[in-house]
Amino acid sequence: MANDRSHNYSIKQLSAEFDVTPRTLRYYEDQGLLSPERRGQQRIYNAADRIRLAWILRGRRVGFSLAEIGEMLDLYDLGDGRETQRAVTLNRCKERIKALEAQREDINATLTELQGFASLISNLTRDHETGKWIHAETGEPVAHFGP
Amino acid sequence: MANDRSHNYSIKQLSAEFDVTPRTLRYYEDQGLLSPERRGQQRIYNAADRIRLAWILRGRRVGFSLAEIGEMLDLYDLGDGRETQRAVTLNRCKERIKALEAQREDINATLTELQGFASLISNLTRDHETGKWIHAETGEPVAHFGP
DNA sequence: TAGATAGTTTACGTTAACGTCAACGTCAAG
DNA sequence: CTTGACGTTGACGTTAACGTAAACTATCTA
Repeated sequence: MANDRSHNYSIKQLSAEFDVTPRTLRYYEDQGLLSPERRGQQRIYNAADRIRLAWILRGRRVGFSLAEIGEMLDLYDLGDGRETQRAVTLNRCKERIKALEAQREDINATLTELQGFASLISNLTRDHETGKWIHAETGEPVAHFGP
Repeated sequence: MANDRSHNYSIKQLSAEFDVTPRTLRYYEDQGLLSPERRGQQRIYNAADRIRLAWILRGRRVGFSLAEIGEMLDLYDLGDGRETQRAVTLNRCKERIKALEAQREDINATLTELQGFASLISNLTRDHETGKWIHAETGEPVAHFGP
């Protein structure tokens, strides 16, 4: 076949692109999350490895452990694709979706509070006479803010 | 004052309610995230402590470190509330908001992929003749799915 | 008075996700 | 040939967030 190397990367290229260390890529390989080919000793990553890595890092950013990420990647490998295995995969998948949706709700709640707090303190000023905090527009006093 | 203890909790009560161990609560206190009163030796948590704990745990669920959570809680303690300090607080607050919004986007992206994958495999079946995976409705073959 | 129960401090153990360092291989350039 | 640049495999170190066990205290109950 003509394009034997449609797009390949060295470990340093890939680690630089995603701003992780080579050590991290080797570690992920150790954990079975990546399995680049070898040219002699050296690891040679292809486009699929690159996409997997992006997946891994995004999973990491949303708080999954490497083990969980590994599981999720495995979901995609139905392999021979037996029926029972497919059902298990689907359930696992739905669990993950539930967890992510719950987490998104947590994020929304936290955002709401932070945004409320931010707008509060940006509308805050000192009363000239009493020295206490008041709302800049309404002039209302702010007793005690906090969670 | 009459209601000296509007609502208080022992360490075991609080830990049971939030499904964490007493050890965890002591650890959070060690890190300065909680500071319940003492009756003699024993810790006695009030309603405010309870709310702080809920905050802490939610922060933990969305992936913040305890140090970051501590910072965020400190944001609420403007204390004497000097002007410069208030500006710093506001900036930190906005940074956190940015980070959370980015994380929410990561979650949305992951959800989209997982949901697409889930619907794919739930619409999947075997072709009677070829034995290959095909779409149950359209009958179209599925070459290779994965990230 | 003696457990039983609930709490305390102190201190060492554990796991995940790498960082860091040492010792070595390999290959093109000077 | 040797000097880098780039890579490799161990192997040990590190940090965060608790777990766990030991030894002790205080209070309530039988």
